[in-house]
Formats: sequence, C-alpha cells, structure tokens
Amino acid sequence: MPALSLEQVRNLCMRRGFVFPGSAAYGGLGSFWDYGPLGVEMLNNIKQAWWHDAVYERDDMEGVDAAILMSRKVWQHSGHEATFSDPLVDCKACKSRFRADHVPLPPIGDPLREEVRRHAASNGAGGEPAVWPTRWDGEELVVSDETGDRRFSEDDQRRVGLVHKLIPCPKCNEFDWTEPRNFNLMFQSHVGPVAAAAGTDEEKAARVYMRPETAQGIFMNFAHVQRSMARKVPFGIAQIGKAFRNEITPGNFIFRTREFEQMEIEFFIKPEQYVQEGEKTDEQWHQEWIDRRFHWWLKLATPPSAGNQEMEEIEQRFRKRAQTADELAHYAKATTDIEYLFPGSLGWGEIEGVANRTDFDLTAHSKDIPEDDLKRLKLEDNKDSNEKFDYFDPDAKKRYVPWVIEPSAGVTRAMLTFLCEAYDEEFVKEPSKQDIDQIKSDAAMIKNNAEKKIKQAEKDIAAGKEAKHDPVQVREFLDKLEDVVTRLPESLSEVLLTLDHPGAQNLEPVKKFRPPTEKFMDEISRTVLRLHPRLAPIKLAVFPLKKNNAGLVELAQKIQRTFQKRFRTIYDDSAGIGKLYRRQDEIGTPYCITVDFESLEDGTVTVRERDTMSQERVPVDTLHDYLLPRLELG
RNA sequence: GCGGGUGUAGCUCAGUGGUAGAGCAUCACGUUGCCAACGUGAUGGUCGUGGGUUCGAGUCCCAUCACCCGCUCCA
Repeated sequence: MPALSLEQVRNLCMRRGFVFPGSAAYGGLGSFWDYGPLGVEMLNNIKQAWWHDAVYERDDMEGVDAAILMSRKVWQHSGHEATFSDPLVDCKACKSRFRADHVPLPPIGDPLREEVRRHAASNGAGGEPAVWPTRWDGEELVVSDETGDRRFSEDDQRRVGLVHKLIPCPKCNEFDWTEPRNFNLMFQSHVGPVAAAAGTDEEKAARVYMRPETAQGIFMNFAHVQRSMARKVPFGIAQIGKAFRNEITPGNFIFRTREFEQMEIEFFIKPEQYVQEGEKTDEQWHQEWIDRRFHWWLKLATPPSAGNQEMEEIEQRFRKRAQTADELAHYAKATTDIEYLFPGSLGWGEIEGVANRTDFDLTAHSKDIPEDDLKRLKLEDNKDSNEKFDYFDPDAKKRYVPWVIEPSAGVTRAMLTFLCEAYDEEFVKEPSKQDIDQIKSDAAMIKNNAEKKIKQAEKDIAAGKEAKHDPVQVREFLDKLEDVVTRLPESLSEVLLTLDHPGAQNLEPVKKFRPPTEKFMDEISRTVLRLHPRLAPIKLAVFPLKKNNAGLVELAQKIQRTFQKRFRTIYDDSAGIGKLYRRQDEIGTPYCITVDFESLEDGTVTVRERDTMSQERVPVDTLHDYLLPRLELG
C-alpha cells in the first residue's frame, strides 16, 4: 500500500538523506529544499530513465542544455512577462481568496451590474484603480491608458468593480475586498553592474528573468539543432534543467517549490493545414505522446515484483485528464495532464502536462510575423528578433513554422510521485489478539476522556468562555478513531496516523497511548520502498554475517568493490543482519548480499530480495549475471 | 498574503512559573551464526529566533522566522 500521508514520506526523506530543508542553519528559506546523498541518486536515476526513453530509444529526438538566463525579450515575446502572473484579491470579511479575473460579476439585469458599469464609465482615467495587469486576451481585453481609449469588457468592469467594492464576494456577499495584487511569477535579476532604480530604462535594459520553463531555451535552439543535425520535421528536442517560479503558495513538501527541475520535450510537427492523407495530424501526435509518457510513468511506478492485482491498483492511481478551455495556458490549443493520486489531502495532482502549443512560440519569436498569424495567435508583431523560425519542408515543398507538442514533467515532483507510490509499511509479524485488544481498550479510554472534553468545551462556548478544545474537531477525530478501531486488525497501519488529527491534540490519554503503540508497530512491521530498481538510489548492499571475522569482512568488501564500478553500492557491518536488511528496505535497495561462513568454503553467498524478502544462494562468480538483468539497468 | 496549527537531543515525543527528560539513533567495550537481539557505559539541548513580564520563563505576553493544514496553484 502506498504512503497514507505525505508526512510519512517527508519523514523518511529527511531521516534517510533524500531531502533536507534548504538554508536550515539560518532557519530555512520558504520551500527550498536540498537533495541529500540518496536524493541526488534518485533524481539522477529519474532523469536518466527519462532521457533514455525520450532520446536514446527514439530516432527522431535530440537533446540540448540551454542557458538558464536568456534575453528578457524571450519572455516578452513568449508572453510570460505580460501574462505569467496571477492577480489575486481577498475578501476581508470571509477571508476567501479569488483570482481577480475569476470573480463572477453580478448577473445581467442586476442593478449592481449597472452601477459597476456606470462607475467604470464615469470615473474615467482619474478614478482608474491602481492599475494592475490582468490577463490580456487579444481583442477581448481593452488596454486602459491616459488617452481614455478603452472599452469596458467584462474584465474591466470586474477590475473597476472590485477596486470600488461594487462586486459582492461570491461566498459571503460582502463588498470588502483587498487591493488586487498582481504577482508575476518570474524571479528577476540583472546582468552586469546595475545601480539604476527599478523601472528605469537602464534597469530594464539589464533585466533578466530566471527561466520559469525550460521550453523557451528549446525554441531558441530549434533552428540551430535542425540545421546542425540536418533534421527533418517531425523531430523533437529534449531538455532537462532547473526552472524557477515565484509561486504564491509553494508547499506540500517538494510538490510545489519555487526552484524545481523540468524534463521537457518540444516535438516539432507539420502544421495541421499541411498534413496530407496518411500523415499524422497534430492531434494524433499529441495523443501518441500522451500515451508514451503515461506508459513511462506506469512502468517506473511498478516494481518488477508486482503481480497483476498490484499492477491494476497502481494504474488506478494514475490518470489522464484533458484540460478544459478555461484552464488552458495562453500558448496551448489543448493540454492533457497526467495526474497521480497523492496521499492525504493533496489528492490528484498534476505530474506532467502534454500540451499542443501549435506554432505559438516559434511564431512569436520570429521577425515579421504575417498579419493573419498575428490575429490567429493573438500576438504582437516582433521587431526584436533576428530569426524567422520557419522551416522548408523538402517533401511537401512548403515553407512553414512547425507546430509543437510539448510533454513537460517535473523531476522533483516525479521523485515525490515515485516515493509515495513505493512507500509501504508491511507487517512482518502477526499482531497477537492481546495486542489488538490492548489497542481497542486504549481507544475506548481515549473516547471516554474526549467525550468529557467535548461536553466541557460545549459548556464553555455556551457560557461565552474560551474553550480548551474545538468540539467539532474532537468529534471528527473520534469518528475517525472509531472507524479505524472497528476495522482492526486490517486498519492497524492507520491507527497512529489517526492520532495526528488536529482534534487529538492535547488529549491526555492520546499522549500516553502513542509511545507504546509506536514501539509495538515498529516491532511487527517494516517500512519498505518498493522502488523500481532503476530508480533505487542504492542498487546493492553487501554485509558480512559477522563483523568480527576478518574472512567474512574481506570477502564482503571485495564483492562490494567489484560492483561499485557499475552502480551505487553500500557495505555495512554496523548492526545485526536483520537490522541491516531493514535499513536497506527503508531506502529501497533492491538486493542485499550476505557473506557467511559457507561462503568461505563453497564460494556462494545469500542474495536477498527486497519486496519478497526471499533468499537465494548464488555463487560469487555468477553474481554479475544474476544481478544485472534483475536490476534492469541500461 | 489571510485564517488555523506546530516548533524541546540527529529522529519520535513527554514536560501547564521553581535543578531540562524518555524511547530510538550514534560511539566504546562485551555478547550476538540470516530478518529492527542484549548488557554496561558515554556523547548529545543557550527548549526556532529576538524582546518583554517575573525573585525565577521550555511554560505567560509581544514580535519575527520556518514548517504543516486550508484559501491559492498546476511541473
């Protein structure tokens, strides 16, 4: 069973060297994370597996590694400077937060709506709200400026209406809004020494953005790659690299961070109007990449030990979801997300987007954009570019700007996905009936006590006093506990988790119950990461059965050294054999080798498999052939 | 940014104004022949940070930072 809460995965990551909080010595820095010895191995393994699938195994793909910092003009023409931002307002009354451009206007016919319109019209430029950029949408949006030349689109009305507090909060119907604030999600810096104040020409000329996506670096290199590698469309370019977004709300561990790593492909194809009989359309290419990428996720989420039933269960935690029209980014014709069912409150989360970006980007970066393309793509003419990103198709004898299919995934988010899926707490000993009864009676005690606390809290609240407990939360906790207890012993793994419920806080019997239960759970269970061997940070661990026997130690170290030339290995003799196995289980090491006294006589060792804990005697000189196919490297 | 919660040893946590604790982990010695063994001892904390109240603060107050949950977001 995969992780039940993100907390479990987080815990394991920090304890065992996958992920550490960034800048920890100085109290940390909002949602930046460092990757430890095992984390960096796993990230590398993910990237390698992706690169292998995206580049090596295809004959229509190339790779690049573009600079993180690019000309500001790249981001102006890609649309990111203007639209890669979210205008937000808060309702001060009910504390709800909305995207300013998503707040519904009062319905047509509502007098309020007329008032909004009147206000917008009469105020003119003078009453213009502190202008905050909203989502430009080609002809639909009207630019407000000093000339007063504008039309009042829905968005303008909304903008004015919000600032003048003429639109009610859709939740509580109050008119108490904060100033809409616009967050551009790009980090800024400057190239060279700049002393000029923000907003001046000098400052703007030196300004650069940390790239919010690696994609633009690929577009910049489309023509280079096409010419230098003599490629014909269709072909694609892959890139792995860091990207930066000043997210308003990062969080959920490494799910959303402000610095992250992307694995992106831009696959260049014929525009739809030139596709001939028997050739793949943009929609077919799109679907092909969706399926290929989906398969990649499933393959690496499934350990070789999985049976049919496990495979079915894993499949149910992955899905494809086509984005609706209003979700689409400014550049996309269609996007299908691949989503994973993360544990706990996170739920379904996007792990990859496969977008049909048409010729939006390449056209936007081209000089002298034809009139009809400007209109169709809602672009501004590009006088800044030196390049025309078109391509002469020798077969079709046509010159065109290729369309592009973009599969785009996050490396760090992939790591979280695979960790959540691989995480398992498994019982290795049957819990006795006494143990179960003990838990049941403890739970009854907790319930008894909590009922009293609820009554007390309700009394306090009725008397207008501050209550020590939130009766609703405590009740919620009790319901959860009750549910878990009635399903014992199947639900054993959920017992401790239940105690993390906010309603369980400050309940005396809960505090007493936790330590012995934790100890008991430790005794009867093991934590194991059922990672695909390709993703496992450590591929092999070698132990001597006894560390105070020189012969065993020597042979074990010799075996370890043989394999460390091929992949990441570990030698360990710092504990009893059972504990050594458990340690490796917890970090997902697929195979352990134990050297015992028999090994010294007949040259065989015990190979122990992670998922099944099964053991096999294997001659030392055939270990290589035994392990390599099972590790599925390459 | 807003609301709620949390912050004590490497980890999990106890400690409700009066001498900073437990289990696990780590290290040393002894013991230990395949799935989280045991004994003895040791190391380790200016209680997130900065102010304040008090004879005295881990505990009360204020500020601040980080993390968690929700709003939000989308790789």
